[in-house]
Amino acid sequence: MSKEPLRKPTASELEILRVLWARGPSTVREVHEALCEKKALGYTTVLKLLQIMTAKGTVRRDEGQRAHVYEACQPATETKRQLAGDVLQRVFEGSASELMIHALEGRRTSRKELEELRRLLDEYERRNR
Amino acid sequence: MSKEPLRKPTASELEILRVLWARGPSTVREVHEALCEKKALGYTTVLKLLQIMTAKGTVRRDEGQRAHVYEACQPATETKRQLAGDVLQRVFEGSASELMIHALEGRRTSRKELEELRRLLDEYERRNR
DNA sequence: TAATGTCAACGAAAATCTTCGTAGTAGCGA
DNA sequence: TCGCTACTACGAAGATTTTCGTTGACATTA
Repeated sequence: MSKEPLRKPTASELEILRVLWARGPSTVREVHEALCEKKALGYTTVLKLLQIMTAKGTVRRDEGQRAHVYEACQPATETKRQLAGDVLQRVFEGSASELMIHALEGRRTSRKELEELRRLLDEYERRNR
Repeated sequence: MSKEPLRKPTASELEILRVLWARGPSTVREVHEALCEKKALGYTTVLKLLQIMTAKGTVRRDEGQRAHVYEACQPATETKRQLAGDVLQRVFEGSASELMIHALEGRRTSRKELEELRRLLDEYERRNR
């Protein structure tokens, strides 16, 4: 049935995933309400999306209750890693520094965030000794 | 004529832009040949894409010669910044550190690249004093 | 129990993307 | 000039995404 283990989520799918990541397992109504805060979107649109995502294996659902409960199949980290890696390859030819330059450019980055970035580098270096 | 000044290039469009960035102004044939090294793709497919991109304002062309010469409208840096910013917002809610973590994860990063990243942070900090 | 509200399933329209085939034209070489 | 080649223009098919309307099942409540 499902062959492709991982496929890049579309823009709409990502929005839904973000709700599921933030809320944990949720019903269509819950996802719909969360998304509506940002932009108008029909209930059945969200339902359909979740059905498609179920078919694709992006989410799984518990049909125990009348209102099915959906949940992301992969942990957020995994999908984020995939998306970051995708952009890294497709746009920046694998160069993390290039990605970084352009991500930082054209936006303020707080001192706090810069410190955090340094900390990350330290940690990464320590880990991959 | 052109309403939207900037729109995110699609996957195929990005591949073409990368060729134009690398080669500079090029004919359809040149772009086609560059792309063919990676994957099979018809000549008219590339032509059509470039025509569409011209209509969208992504590229402009010089029709002076029989073989039109195409060129990206925006500098590579600008488009890259846009794409990095897009992923930053849509996936990582604007957190550069989050983007960083996931970009570095699941891949080797050379010592050299890490140093470069540190250098970038220094430079960024110096610039935005 | 009848009316009302909630929900999933289905289908389908509209938009966008991707890929070419075909046709027609301009230029060049024999 | 005739035919071949290199190009562009056009249109269109197929795939994918995005968005809902409609229908029928089930549940709650008046």
